[in-house]
Amino acid sequence: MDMAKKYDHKAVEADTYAWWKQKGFFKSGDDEDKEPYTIVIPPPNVTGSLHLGHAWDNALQDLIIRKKRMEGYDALYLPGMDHAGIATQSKIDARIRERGDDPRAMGRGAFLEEAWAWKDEYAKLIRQQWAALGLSVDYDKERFTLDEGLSRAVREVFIRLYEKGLVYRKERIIHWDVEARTALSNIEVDYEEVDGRLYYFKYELSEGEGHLLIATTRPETMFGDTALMVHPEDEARRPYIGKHVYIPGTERTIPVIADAYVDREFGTGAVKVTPAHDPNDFEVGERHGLEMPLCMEEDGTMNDLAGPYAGLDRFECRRRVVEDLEASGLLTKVETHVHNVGHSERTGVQVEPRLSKQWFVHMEPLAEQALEQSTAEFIPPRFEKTFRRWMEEVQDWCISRQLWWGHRIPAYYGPDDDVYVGENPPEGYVQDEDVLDTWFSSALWPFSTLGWPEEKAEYRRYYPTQTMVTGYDIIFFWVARMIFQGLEFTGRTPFKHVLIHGLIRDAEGRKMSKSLGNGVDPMDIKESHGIDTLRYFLTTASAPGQDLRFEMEKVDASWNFINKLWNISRFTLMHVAGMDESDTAFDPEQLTLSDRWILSRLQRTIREVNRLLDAFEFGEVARALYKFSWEEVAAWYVEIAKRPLSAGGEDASRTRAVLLHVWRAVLKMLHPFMPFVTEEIYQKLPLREAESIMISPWPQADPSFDDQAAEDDFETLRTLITRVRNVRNEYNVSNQQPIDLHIACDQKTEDLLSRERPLIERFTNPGSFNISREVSLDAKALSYVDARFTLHIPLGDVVDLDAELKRQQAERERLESEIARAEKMLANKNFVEKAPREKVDEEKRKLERYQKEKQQVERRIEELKNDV
RNA sequence: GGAGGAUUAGCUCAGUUGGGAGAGCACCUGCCUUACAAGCAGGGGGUCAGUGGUUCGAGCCCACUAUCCUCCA
Repeated sequence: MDMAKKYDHKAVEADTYAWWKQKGFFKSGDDEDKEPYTIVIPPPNVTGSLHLGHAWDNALQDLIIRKKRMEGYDALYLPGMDHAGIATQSKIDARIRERGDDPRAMGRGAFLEEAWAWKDEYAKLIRQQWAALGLSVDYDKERFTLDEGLSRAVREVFIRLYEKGLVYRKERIIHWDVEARTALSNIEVDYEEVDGRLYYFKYELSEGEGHLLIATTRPETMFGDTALMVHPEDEARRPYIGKHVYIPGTERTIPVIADAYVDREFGTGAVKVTPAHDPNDFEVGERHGLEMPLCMEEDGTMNDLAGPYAGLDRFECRRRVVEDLEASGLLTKVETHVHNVGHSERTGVQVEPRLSKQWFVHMEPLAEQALEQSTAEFIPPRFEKTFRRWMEEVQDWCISRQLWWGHRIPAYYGPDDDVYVGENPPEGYVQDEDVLDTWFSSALWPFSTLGWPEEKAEYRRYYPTQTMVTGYDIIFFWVARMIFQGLEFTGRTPFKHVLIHGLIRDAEGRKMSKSLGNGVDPMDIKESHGIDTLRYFLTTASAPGQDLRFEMEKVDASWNFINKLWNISRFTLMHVAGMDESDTAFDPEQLTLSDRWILSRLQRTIREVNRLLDAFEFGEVARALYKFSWEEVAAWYVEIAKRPLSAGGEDASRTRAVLLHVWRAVLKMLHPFMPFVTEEIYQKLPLREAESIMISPWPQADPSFDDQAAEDDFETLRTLITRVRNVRNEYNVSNQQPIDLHIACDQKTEDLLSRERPLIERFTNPGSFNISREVSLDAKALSYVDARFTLHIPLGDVVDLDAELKRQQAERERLESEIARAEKMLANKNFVEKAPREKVDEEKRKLERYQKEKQQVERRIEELKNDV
């Protein structure tokens, strides 16, 4: 068997993916009779390469879909990408600027040509990465958010919402990104605490003496002021109401108005009103019919209203204004002031509240419907609350973006302010220049990718999808929006389950980010440890919904496990190679205790794995498989099997059949976690039931192999052997040196031990091996009491009798406290009456066992005392 | 201010219907044993943040407290 001594991920991963793909194993729809199971990929942005977060997300999806495929579902893992409006456009802008051109000057058409070239480039890169990750995606169904079909879905949704009055266009204060020069929605703004300043300065009356003192964090906006306001119940300032003041440093005057909105506790009690640059001031402006002039350009520089400051950046203007106010004596005070300032999620710049005419989705009826009708089941369930709370408090969604890269809004403007929304604009109407928020199209992803609004066979078969896998950070952005759009346009919740995972963090627990430079490239891990190692680590190192800390030690541990699997496989293959049909049908009557034990344990493992996989408890699945593979198959069954395998004949034939049966099932269960290495090994197995492990049948528990007696008996052997090993280690008795074993037990256990004597001897190397009902021997022996036997090992002078006596006394104490505990429980009427019967019986059995063990220990203590 | 998460072995984390606390890594001892020394055998190590409550029984359910983190306003 040509298997390397160590797991070599590069060799293992070399050609397999191309072969799977070429064979068509990733394709859905091979059999109409199968039940469909759909997962749509959360489409990565075409802005760059995939990071560890993608790898995690995708590994989970691929794990689920591979298992479902093996279980016999018509599995569709639908791939695709997102155009990512702002993010992509700003990257393309940067590239254009780098070569010295002005992206805005080149015109929309030329820019879009550039953008599509960019998209093709990154799509290619992303597909390479999907392949590197081993994703079993159906490439025939790959979609892009700007594809014609998906674009049609976007237009359809916009038009229908408009016709229902759920999309409207209005002037409002929106969040303006001065760098990207576009509007943003509320949730694209991150609030950060900023150490700002609170500036106090005077607005002087235009007639007569006097002034009002105000406090603001943003003095540069004063050029957009159209009023000062005071509280109507503010006695001290009442005389000012109705008078006019100068905007400092200008000849312009504004009225002093009264409005209860003023917070009398904050600042000075007088407030400047800038309706075009503050949402609250905007409302005041509407109430009082104020003018709403903008004092800034779209790029955040001051406009003509700012007079001498025109053309300056807003922050530079602030600095100069403050300087000049101070020089003119109007500035009275500057305080430090910590406050929350919105920053663009994309460009990071401080967001400018700005009056602007934009398109909005009227959310209330859609949210209400989503809250009433959503059947999405979140895992873990607590995220349902996150979704509901956001939906309950949702505000109207600003969906227009001042970009070129995206879905152009199907609204057309004609003469006399006429607006046409639809597919066939009247002659001469001009289309809105803006595009829609990227999330507007992402929200349709689970059905637009399947052909909606046409409801053809594909849509009918694969929609609604089964499972959406994504991070908790985009429940608002994406999951919630898919749910309400899905319900509105398809009448269905777009997925049954929403599996939520956390964020990936670095070893110190910090979020991975470009600015910190602490990101890890999944391709680097592929290079150093292999993609299976990375996938196993990502899918098993955290519980659902919890964050995942990236630690190299854990990656190493994953590699070690795969290396272990590799070597168990290597051993297995050394012996099963060349098996044929005649070897496979092992006769249940001929099975040894060890065979029956490992087969019974396998059934339990299969059941547990299936139960946990259905519950999306992948970490627990891995623990079950890890334990079974390493601690049971490798540590015991393989060691035991070496004898019969080398003996040849019937023994070898039976053993290798059991080994192949067990190990093949384990490989299959591990396949979704580590597809490459399991395929590599599967291909070397004799008697494969399928061309590839990825389409082989998923293991099912076979009750005829359940064997509690075998498990109990084997446990007795294992305890006995471990005891002897323990003595050898504690007393430095090498394996080569024989050691005498005297065992006291009942007839039934004697039968077991006699039958399994060859096995016991092999692992314990006894000098003498005696079994009897009672053992009495000289005191220079060590004794171990177990449920089914008492083991005595005479070691002569090596034994420290005092220490042994102490050890036995401690053991007696332990048993006494156990007995007391069990007796107390059984004496408790409530327990006996209320607890499930099996629990009561279990306690009775335990009590009996402890009492028996205590007797033996006491007997031993007497012997020791007599001798000391 | 509202919501949620975390607090379990030295470190990182599991622990799913409440029924005698687990893993990986690290640590100690002994081994190159013919699948694997990134391995094998054996071992040490925890008042499950604190306080109260519910229960026959609480790491798990409830209340409060403390510390840290995230989201929303």
